[in-house]
Amino acid sequence: MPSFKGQYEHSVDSKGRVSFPAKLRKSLNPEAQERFTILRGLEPCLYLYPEDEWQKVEDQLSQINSFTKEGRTVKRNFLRFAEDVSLDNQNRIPLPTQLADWAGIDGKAIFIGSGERIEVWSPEKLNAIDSGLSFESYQELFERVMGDHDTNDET
Amino acid sequence: MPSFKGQYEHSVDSKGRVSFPAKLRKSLNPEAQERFTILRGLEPCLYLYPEDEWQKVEDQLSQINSFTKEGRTVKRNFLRFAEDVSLDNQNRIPLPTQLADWAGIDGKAIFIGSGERIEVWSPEKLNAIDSGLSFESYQELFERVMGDHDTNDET
DNA sequence: GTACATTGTGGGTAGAAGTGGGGGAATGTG
DNA sequence: CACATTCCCCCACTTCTACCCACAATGTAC
Repeated sequence: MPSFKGQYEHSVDSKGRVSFPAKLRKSLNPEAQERFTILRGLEPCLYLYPEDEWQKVEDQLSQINSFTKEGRTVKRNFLRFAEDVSLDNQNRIPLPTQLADWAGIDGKAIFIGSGERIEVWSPEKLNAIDSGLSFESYQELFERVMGDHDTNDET
Repeated sequence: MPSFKGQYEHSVDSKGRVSFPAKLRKSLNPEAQERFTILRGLEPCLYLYPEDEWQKVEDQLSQINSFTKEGRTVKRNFLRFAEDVSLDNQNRIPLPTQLADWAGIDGKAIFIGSGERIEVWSPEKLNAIDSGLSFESYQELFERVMGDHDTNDET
């Protein structure tokens, strides 16, 4: 299981391509070395899954019953804004136009390694979300979320 | 198992033909490379099944008991509005007039990859259904449906 | 520091993809 | 049988994409 970490800013060229950060590339599972699925994230950023990790998401999706309305809605809206992309010979990722527009990515893109996936942000959107969270409230949030997973039982 | 994803808008020409999106074509099972079944969807859109996936639908249909009224009604109305179509040499799909009319498709068509099938929407109908689902209720729905299948991690 | 490899960036170009239309074969109708 | 209609093949054109080469900046080895 790859574990992506770190933050890297790169230029998006006029053709919508971005260099894939070398350090993240070193964390890739060799079997999926060049294939990704990119899609809208739950925040205003894009998620980038290497193929092996994406497969796990698809396995879950494939169990949804398409003959129920709810199943169809979920499947449609999840897959709708997803595309497969590959690195080119210079290790660049093409950002699909629609997705880049939606995420406000233009000129610069920031890659954030986030465990099994990578997030891609526009600098502006990232700033906005950063400044919406003070360090103090982040500390509080961190303690609460991480606290859930140890034996601490204070509520 | 193909897995269609992504959303692509194309023009419908005066003869009722639409280019089949190249990225979806790459997800086709080669053995069914050019044959599809197209039919009325359960939402106001058309469903497009490559031949191999359609076979699975037929298998399900064949298990319906024709000696019940409900069974007959389902079968009749499901197959009634289904047609076989193939890509032409320029990778275009002919949209049968009656089906296109029913789905309100005219001028522009939006393809949405949705796992084992492809949905074809008119831009207007798609907008309408989009605005009927808030992001919050979608998140709730998503968590509920995806959560149902979360228990089986062992293989 | 110098030599060399890797990484990040930009751009040219051939081929693919998307779009539109002409014309002949097949089909249907009076 | 004449005629209209539809379907499918071919051709033409524009736009986009993938692949190629180039080069500057950075990092690494010695």
